[in-house]
Amino acid sequence: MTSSSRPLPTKDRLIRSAANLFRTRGYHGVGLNDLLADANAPKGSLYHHFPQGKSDLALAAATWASDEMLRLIAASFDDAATFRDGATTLCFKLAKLFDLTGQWDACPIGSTLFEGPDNEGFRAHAMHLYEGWITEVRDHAERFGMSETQGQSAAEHLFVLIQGGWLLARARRSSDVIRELPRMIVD
Amino acid sequence: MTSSSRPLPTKDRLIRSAANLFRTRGYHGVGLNDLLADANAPKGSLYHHFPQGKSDLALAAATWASDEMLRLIAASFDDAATFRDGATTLCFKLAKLFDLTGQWDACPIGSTLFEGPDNEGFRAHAMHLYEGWITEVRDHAERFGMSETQGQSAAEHLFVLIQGGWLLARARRSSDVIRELPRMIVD
DNA sequence: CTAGAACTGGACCAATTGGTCTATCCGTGT
DNA sequence: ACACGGATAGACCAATTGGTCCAGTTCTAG
Repeated sequence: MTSSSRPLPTKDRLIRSAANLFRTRGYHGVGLNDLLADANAPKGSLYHHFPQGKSDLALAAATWASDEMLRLIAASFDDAATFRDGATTLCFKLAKLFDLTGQWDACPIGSTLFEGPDNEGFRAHAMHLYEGWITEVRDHAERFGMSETQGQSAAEHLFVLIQGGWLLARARRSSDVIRELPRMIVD
Repeated sequence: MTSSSRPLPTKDRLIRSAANLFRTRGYHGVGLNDLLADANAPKGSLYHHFPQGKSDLALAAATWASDEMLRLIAASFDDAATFRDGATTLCFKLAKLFDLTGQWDACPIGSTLFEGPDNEGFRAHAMHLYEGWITEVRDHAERFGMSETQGQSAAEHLFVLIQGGWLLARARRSSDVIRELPRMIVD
């Protein structure tokens, strides 16, 4: 269901399905059976490509989802005139994404990595990915003339707003909050 | 382990254990066996007090946790001089709580209710509880002279900051972000 | 003292969980 | 033609899942 085009190699289909399913139902909420059915792959393939099984796949899925987010950030800030413009564009893009995904999904990283059995390893990876987002935004901020500390704090602020806003949007099943986020940014 | 004092009635012990365990490991991450062991209660009691079983208990646990948050909000704003003061106190109280709980827990409502089998019912309940927090904060905001719309937006802003900040704090295992939250509030 | 409710205890259950293992397949290099 | 590694297919497994059921126990009211 979730997989888009046929010719995708099995490994990628697994990652995509995992990312999608974990995002909506959480790590423990998805059984291997659902997962494999969605990816249209047999169990053997899973353990061939991901020797550690589910946890291994979860890491890969989270990383993949994170990369998508990095691209979204880049696309928003690349041709923005100011930091605020970039942030606003990002929020609107996210709001659109929210509406597309059926308004139910969580942050792909949080829902995938903040549960698993190996809590500490998962948490560390989650932090790594999150810091990646923040660094990406901070780099753009510096490009707009902010100091490193200014940029860092602006980036963290945007991160906090987006995560919190997304949660509220999810509870309300409405992307409106996300679109209101830019108003909350101080200059 | 989690349960504090012995003389608590079984039903309450179940609720507390559920709230604590769901908060750290998510709804699907907690098995009935862990839960009952932690609450030191047999299965019969669970299904006596909560005929719908796990899902029923989850709703009760989330509500209980939400009430605690409402008390925390009240305690922060009740004897504050300004809205900003109240918000700052709340953030600091939460930061302290974060450090106490082992720095690993999630928002009790989110982790409990954004997974379950009956997605829609859980989501609706989560929204209800969240709106309760926001309303509580808004009431205090109005007490400080804000208009209803001003208050509502200030309350939502605070909600977003706290949720997002908590998540980042969790990833980093450090409550620092939460303490920095008040700086992000515009007047 | 007793009847009946509220509650506890835990044996039991079908279904599902994540995971292992081996047989087979397929593509490529020789 | 052959061999060989990567990949796929799915039967199989012990452990656990949420849930049912009922025999007991404890509490309370008359």
